[in-house]
Amino acid sequence: MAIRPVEQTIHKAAWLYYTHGMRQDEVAKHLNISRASVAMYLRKARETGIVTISTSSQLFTDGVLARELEDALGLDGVWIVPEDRSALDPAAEMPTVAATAFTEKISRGDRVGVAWGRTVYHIADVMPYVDLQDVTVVQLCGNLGAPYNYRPDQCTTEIARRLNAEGINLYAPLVLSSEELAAALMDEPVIREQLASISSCSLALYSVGGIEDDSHLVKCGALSAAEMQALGRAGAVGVMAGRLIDADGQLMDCSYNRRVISADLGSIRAIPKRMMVVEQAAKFLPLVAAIRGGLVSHLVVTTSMARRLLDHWNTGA
Amino acid sequence: MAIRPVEQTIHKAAWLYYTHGMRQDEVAKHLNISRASVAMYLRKARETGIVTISTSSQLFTDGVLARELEDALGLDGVWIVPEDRSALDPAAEMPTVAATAFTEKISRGDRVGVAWGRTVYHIADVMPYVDLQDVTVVQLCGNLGAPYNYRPDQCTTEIARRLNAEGINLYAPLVLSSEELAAALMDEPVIREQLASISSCSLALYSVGGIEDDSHLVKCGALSAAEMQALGRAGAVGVMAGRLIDADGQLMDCSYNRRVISADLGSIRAIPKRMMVVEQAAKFLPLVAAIRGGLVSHLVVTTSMARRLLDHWNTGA
DNA sequence: CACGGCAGCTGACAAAAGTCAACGACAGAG
DNA sequence: CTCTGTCGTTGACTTTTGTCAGCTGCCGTG
Repeated sequence: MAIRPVEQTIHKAAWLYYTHGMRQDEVAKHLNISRASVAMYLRKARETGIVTISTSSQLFTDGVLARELEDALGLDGVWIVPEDRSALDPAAEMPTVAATAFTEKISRGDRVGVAWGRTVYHIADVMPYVDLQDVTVVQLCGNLGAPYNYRPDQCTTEIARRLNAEGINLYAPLVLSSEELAAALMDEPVIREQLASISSCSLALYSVGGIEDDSHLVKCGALSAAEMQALGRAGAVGVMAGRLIDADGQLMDCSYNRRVISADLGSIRAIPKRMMVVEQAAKFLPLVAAIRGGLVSHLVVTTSMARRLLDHWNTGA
Repeated sequence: MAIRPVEQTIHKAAWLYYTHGMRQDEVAKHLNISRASVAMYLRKARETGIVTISTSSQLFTDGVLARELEDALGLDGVWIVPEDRSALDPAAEMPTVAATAFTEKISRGDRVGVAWGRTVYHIADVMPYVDLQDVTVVQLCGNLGAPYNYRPDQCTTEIARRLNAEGINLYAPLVLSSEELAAALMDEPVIREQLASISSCSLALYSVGGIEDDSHLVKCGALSAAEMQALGRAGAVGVMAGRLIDADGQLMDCSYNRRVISADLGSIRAIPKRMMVVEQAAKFLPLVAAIRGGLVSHLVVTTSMARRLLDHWNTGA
């Protein structure tokens, strides 16, 4: 591997400093370089995952509310991000919590699926640099056009980079203009194989989309506002990995869904750990649908969302 | 869980400092405590595994020699600790490398087996504090009497403590004075179950013992020097988890071995990752035997030992 | 062979973190 | 009610770390 002498020195510096607990000047003396270089190498070591510093996300799974939500909704893990305290901006906090929680759940050799959206991109952005070995990051849904700087392939690529993993992108548009073309493309071996491989993921990360006029699908032109409204009247309540789902979290039977290139919901349900991250309060109904539909096993939400979900389950269902 | 307000504060401080990258004085302001307290909390967080700082052990698996040894002996992982460079005391280095490598191999939910010896105790002593969840550490062999401060149960307990894991000790002597008593004890449900559970470990850590007059078994009186010499003439070359093995790494057929309470070699071979750590050059022959006998999948040795092994395999076998 | 550009290293200074003696709150004993 | 010991906290000081402008030496180019 790294016959690079510099890499070697970075490793040595990191080893002496972090594992042996030497001071930087001692490390410098050992390696016959200046202390300033040691400081620089150590920064590089942290940035490249040679050294990993991780904080337990227990803080957010600790409360009574989290436990109640797990029990009530039958989830395997719940992280609750407080909004009340003057502490920190919750908008900035949630992606960090999600990134930490997600990273904790990954083991070496895992294949992880990543969907797309503002939320997922924010998570990618604060994902810690770690050096997991043999991890593969696969893209769960096709790509969207230009207007966004958080396209599906970028989420995948960035997360793969941070985890020192292989990133596998899905080179296809998310939505095509005809069902025939979509079907034909889905039949292409490259695409077919990649989509088939999704059910062998051990972990997936996604958010859920709404069907309002400002939803991604409308904003990027995949559907017009009018079409979306019509679909809403027909029962659509949210978007999962680019596909419309109804109130029970089942795939809508509509032309749009047949024009989408993306993981099918069955494959997603087959993934053992399905981590859903929801930032906005407005996504309540889509979230409820996704949970009903078995698309969520691990959940990251705000305190208020957690309360709403709990109320809903205790009264409604 | 931790309703302890102090623990909570430690978590928060660690989160803000390590995950958000705040300075200590900023953290202090946020939590309304002094910066000195923050510094103290952070130390505690590191010591208890709330934050984990780990350095990749790649440095030691990188060389050509390590790769050659893997190929030649059919091992799954080799770490080589250099002695030559004026760098560091290799005696102090090897346990650190082993501890790091071992920790990297553990995943949550794993059951790990730990044997005993000076080497294993040194490893326990520098094992990093990490907060793996649902890990169980089981003792692979019975206990020895007083003269040692690195008894099997202490190795197990210490490693369990560092990993925040459950430690399961084997409450039985390593060697009994009659075969009958040993057989009866092995038949006790508690003992039998624990020994049976060993083959479900996913990971084991041990060293190999020699049969010289200064070996543990002789020094603690389990065997007299004369008996050991006789067994050596009969073909014994080393000690694995308290049992004598021959040059092929097979269990010796002798009374002593029938008086030992310990994991049997079959169970050990069934463990997917068997990490062997050898510090002393004198353990060459026992090590060769253990490798031959399929008792090693991951190996931590010095450069010179690695060379000797490679020579031996290229010429001899 | 001289020259510009570039990458990487260093020295010196500024910022941040570690340490510790002393202080204060609190509990239990007299 | 006061005294005393303990524990956790703090401000002030020291040590360690981060940073950055400038230096050095190397390589490709004219």
